[in-house]
Amino acid sequence: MATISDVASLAGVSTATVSRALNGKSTVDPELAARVLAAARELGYQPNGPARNLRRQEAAVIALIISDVENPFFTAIARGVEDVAHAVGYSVVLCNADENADKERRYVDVAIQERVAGVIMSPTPTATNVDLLINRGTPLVAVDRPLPERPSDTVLVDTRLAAREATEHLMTQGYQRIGCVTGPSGVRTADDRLAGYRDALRAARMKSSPRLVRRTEFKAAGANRAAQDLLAQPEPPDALLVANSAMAIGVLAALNEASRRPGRDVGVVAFDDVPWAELVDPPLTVVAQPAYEIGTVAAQLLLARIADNTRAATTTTLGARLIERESSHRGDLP
Amino acid sequence: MATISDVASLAGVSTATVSRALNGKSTVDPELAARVLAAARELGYQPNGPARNLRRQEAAVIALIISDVENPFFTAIARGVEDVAHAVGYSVVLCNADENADKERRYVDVAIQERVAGVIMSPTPTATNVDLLINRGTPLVAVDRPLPERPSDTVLVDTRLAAREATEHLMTQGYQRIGCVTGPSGVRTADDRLAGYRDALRAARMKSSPRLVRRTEFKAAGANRAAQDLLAQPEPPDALLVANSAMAIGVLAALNEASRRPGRDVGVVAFDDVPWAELVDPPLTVVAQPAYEIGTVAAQLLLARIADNTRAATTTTLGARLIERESSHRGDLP
DNA sequence: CTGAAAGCGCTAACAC
DNA sequence: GTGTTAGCGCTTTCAG
Repeated sequence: MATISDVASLAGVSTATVSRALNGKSTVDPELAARVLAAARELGYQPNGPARNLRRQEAAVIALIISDVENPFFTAIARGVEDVAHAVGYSVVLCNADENADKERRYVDVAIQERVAGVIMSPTPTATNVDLLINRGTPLVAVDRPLPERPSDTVLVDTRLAAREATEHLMTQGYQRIGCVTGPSGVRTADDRLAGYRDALRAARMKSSPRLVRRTEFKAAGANRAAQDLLAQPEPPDALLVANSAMAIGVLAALNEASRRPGRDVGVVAFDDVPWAELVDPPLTVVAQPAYEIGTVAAQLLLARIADNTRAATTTTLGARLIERESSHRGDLP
Repeated sequence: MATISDVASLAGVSTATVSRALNGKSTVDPELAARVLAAARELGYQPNGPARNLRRQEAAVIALIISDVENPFFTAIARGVEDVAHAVGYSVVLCNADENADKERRYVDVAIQERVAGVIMSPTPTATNVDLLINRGTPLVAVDRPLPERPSDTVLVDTRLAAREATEHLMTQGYQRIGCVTGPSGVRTADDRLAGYRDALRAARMKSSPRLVRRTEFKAAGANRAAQDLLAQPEPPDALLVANSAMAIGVLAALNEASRRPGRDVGVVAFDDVPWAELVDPPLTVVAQPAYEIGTVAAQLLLARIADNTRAATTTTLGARLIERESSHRGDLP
């Protein structure tokens, strides 16, 4: 593997000049620069990242720590981050914390150790370890959920309002006993969606019963059990607000098994628009979150903070959009 | 940020001892080791990754370059790789090449520059740049598709056989004019699925017509147009083999729009089992690929090669499994 | 505008 | 079993 000194001797200049020429930093005689470039090409020179990062005390890398690689919501965020970061020469490494505090901690450690330029993360409720990041002064932006107890740049969706609107939509459609299947207590989005649901019931002076609410991890299996449980009650819900797309799969499966048709028998609205929402029967009403935009905004915020870490922390809240399809329409009554 | 010498002075030992104690390398007096650990904890010491990697000439990081983060097939591979790699202390960075040769090249450069311990990738048809990797001797394993023209450890699925079996299944169900919607020419999986489809037709002495085959990128939009096009023909297909799950979405949407019911009107089998396959109406027959296992096997192969780069290149071929659901059953004829 | 040289933090000979 | 020290490859003063 060729080093900068190999290039220097081939080009007949010093290593300092090679470095300057390759980085386009201070001005270098065009003729020398051309010689350097030619020599570098000839040797197939590839800069040594660790050496550069050691010297610079920082890598041109952004770590993106997300809660679940298999959730399209987070992969869409990833694309947004990548597009913005690549445009200005940063690489993005995607780390899958898997809603698991240990893995999260591990990746935060890696980010610190590799001296990445900044971190974007959707924190677990405990967000262990981020203090290390903060103390070190590593630029950090939280997405989807705020960092517990610590100020930071944050990009959120007004998910409480969106949940309220979705619930009100179900009321408008004539559903009377609306239930809610949401994520674990402590996860802000799960809590907010439940709060929005309750806001709507309260505003309509409908009774809010704990028997209509289930909390489980943000996965299909948990939501499936929750929905079965809900439907097996003496007074089952006639509509359900579901907190993400993986859960929607579990809920719709439970409805199928119980021979309850979405819309006609049980109204369903789920968070996150997914490509298959229009294909299920009946098509699924969803709350579409601007995931890609969350990513682009977060990346811009991070880049701004990398440039100037004294900025005050900001919180950006984006709106969500209800997309009505058949699963929340009762259809013609007999 | 505390360094190893800070820890050394606090513990009253040399930096070498700190390094040894922290890495558990050669034996260190237990009492000294304890002092070192205590000092490190007290100072909140975090090793400097770039310095370590520079010295070691290698980072304990595996780069995983996949073709599409939004494709569940690839994210499942990622989980397999992660689980194996983490168990032995490697971190995995996920890079999304997006079926794009430029991005792929960029990530390969990053992998080389950062001196990662190894690379796992699903190469684009050109796989530009991997020669750099190979010349440098960086351990490399290809997944899903072989590296064009270069030997390497490879983990594949016998997708040609799977395509043949899926097609034969459609024949058994009584479909007569079976079509195929597959990916771009040059992408091995796309070519193989088409070849398997043709194998089946040939074995059954059925005519294979180019009018029944469409090639497009592995996305919903392209497949949607392809399916519309296919259905608009004078003699449209009465069954379709579809090469991945994103394409299946496009195809099913086209069928809906044309009011053709999967199964009854047009038999459908798609590659990749996805969580929503059972929810669409009728449930989708799929070819389930062992994606997670591809990841675990690839990671094991890579680790073996990191340990011993003189091993001969191997190719592991895993089987796929047809999961029959209603979309490939004609149902009761009138 | 260019070169010499220091040094980023760590590990691994090598010497004791 | 422990310490001393060279040096990984690069960028960046500092002189000239």
